Amino acid sequence: MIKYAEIESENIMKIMSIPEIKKYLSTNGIKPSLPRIKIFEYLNNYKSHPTADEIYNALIDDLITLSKTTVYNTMDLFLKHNIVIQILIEENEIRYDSLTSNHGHFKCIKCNKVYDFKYDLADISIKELEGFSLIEYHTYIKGICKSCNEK
Amino acid sequence: MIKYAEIESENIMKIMSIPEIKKYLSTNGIKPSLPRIKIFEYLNNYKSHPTADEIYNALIDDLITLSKTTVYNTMDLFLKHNIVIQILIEENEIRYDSLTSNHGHFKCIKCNKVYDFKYDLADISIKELEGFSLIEYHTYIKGICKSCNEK
DNA sequence: AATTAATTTGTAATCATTACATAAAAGAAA
DNA sequence: TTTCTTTTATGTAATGATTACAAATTAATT
Ligand SMILES: [Mn+2]
Ligand SMILES: [Mn+2]
Ligand SMILES: [Zn+2]
Ligand SMILES: [Zn+2]
Repeated sequence: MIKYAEIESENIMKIMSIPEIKKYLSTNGIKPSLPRIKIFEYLNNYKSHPTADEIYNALIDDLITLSKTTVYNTMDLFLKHNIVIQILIEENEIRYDSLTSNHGHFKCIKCNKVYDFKYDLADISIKELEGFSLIEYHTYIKGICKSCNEK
Repeated sequence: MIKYAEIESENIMKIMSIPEIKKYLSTNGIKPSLPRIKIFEYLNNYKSHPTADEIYNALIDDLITLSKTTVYNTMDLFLKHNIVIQILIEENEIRYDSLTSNHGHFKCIKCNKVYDFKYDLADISIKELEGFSLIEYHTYIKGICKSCNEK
């Protein structure tokens, strides 16, 4: 029987207001500049697991001086401070996620949407890996989502 | 309790001789040219989950006219005929595996070796994915392997 | 051998990411 | 405020893995 990791109610799953984001960045040692706030807001509140390019295109109309380098720099900074994780599902595309607790991803090959699901490999003991130290866990599935199936 | 997928004894886990590889390629609709045989041999018999570049460098001394394009073309052909799968663990590096049945991967951050372990997500029912059609399953872990831990 | 098809190769193009130098903004000292 | 210093953001160029494409080689067929 698998014990699903509970996603704590106070974590960054939930949508955050600008003041909450400012506080969250500060708490994690990141000075909350405008681009950083907007990038984190997009990442956390839309939960679309975007690529750097998608983040850039989503924000450029609002932050008209934003550069793609800033998006990459910011994501590297967020990664260093462990407030985002990278998601690799397709070759040549790095996606980002502000939900850092262990969970699985499902990518629909029809609509390309990436869904979260509760799942934590850490709860499973794999006998072949005895003596190994496990640091990072990743699980992803490709298929067709419910919504696309119903069409 | 997790039911591990059994890796069948007759499958491509085991090291194959050149005649066996020829037969295996033919059976799967691939004409067994010399580069194709050597590439498959390297992939299957070393089981190191190599990148295209690693395959090229491993074989160039033997197949002195080999081009990197041929490695890529061959991997695409193998993928199309489902005798290899792609493994994504690090950004910007596609690894290949001739073991196509579901299993997990462990990458050691010290020695960079990629280990296989028996694990099949298909055996696990995830309630959040009811109504979804699941096609491909991937599981990987990063950490420190037993051998590096013992040093 | 001549013709045709399949395979392999080398070179150039692509494109996401990174490197790097400069510019702008923010913060501290005076 | 002004000056000095540090941090943040930007633009351009470089990188490097993968792909596109056309030519060359090899294999198969007539
Ligand atoms: Mn997620
Ligand atoms: Mn494997
Ligand atoms: Zn869908
Ligand atoms: Zn190791």
